[in-house]
Amino acid sequence: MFQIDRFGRVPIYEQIISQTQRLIASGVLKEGDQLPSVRALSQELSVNPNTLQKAYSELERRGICVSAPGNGRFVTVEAARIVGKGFLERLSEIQQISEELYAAGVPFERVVQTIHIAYGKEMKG
Amino acid sequence: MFQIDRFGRVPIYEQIISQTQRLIASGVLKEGDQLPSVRALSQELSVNPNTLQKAYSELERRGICVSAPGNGRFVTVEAARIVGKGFLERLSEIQQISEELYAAGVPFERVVQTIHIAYGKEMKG
DNA sequence: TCAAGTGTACTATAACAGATAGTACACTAT
DNA sequence: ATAGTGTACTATCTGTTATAGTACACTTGA
Repeated sequence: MFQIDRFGRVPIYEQIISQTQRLIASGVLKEGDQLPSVRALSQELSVNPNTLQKAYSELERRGICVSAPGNGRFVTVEAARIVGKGFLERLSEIQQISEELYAAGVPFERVVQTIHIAYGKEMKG
Repeated sequence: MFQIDRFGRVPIYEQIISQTQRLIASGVLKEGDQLPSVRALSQELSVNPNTLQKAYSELERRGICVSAPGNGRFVTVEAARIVGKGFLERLSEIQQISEELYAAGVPFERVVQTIHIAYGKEMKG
């Protein structure tokens, strides 16, 4: 369910956060679903439980999941809505990169083509 | 000429690297231009000379600039070509983010609009 | 010639974030 | 009761980044 990159610059706990959010955004995880326990996931990923606790605490702080001590940790009702709001930040990332490509002389159509591919559409021509 | 963010995750020396490349990609720095000396730039930015040396060494390793000991450090002839090749990586970044936005239900047109803005074009409608 | 400015090399240290190890306790379902 | 949850805490290890300080070689130009 989760895939960890131990060599990149992004810390493990942030990878857990963003991957969880992505699973919710894409509908794989829905409201009421139980998240893997810190102990189980720590074994599966060979990661320290504290690291996962850190990730889950942050997700909880954001209102994306809630803990039921002794029971488990579950996706909230508002999770999808909250995660959805993050798209504005990602759009600004795209804008920033596009500005650099523009400055470097990469044609407009070349960038749009990339979006087409991501959205699984065919290019005309 | 350079702008340093001391709080982000990206180390200073990498900021110098990418900003130098951006200046070359956008044509501000051209073949034969002299780069600021490690000492001068270290004063201007309040950064340790070693940090800048590290950045410049990497730029040199990439063939983007060359050092003339006792004289200075200059942009190479191939710099623009080498830097230009980096656009493929940035396009794949855009593609990756777009795939997430697609999964999250953000409409295609919304992403393309962002590219329009970056390229300084007006949206039809 | 010599001073000033360039690049280069090296060691040592400080500072910080990330991750781990280990332990302990409270809660809940069965 | 037992096993599985979450939670809290301290201590430690590690790697990266950045700094400090010093020394040396080279080139330019007054």
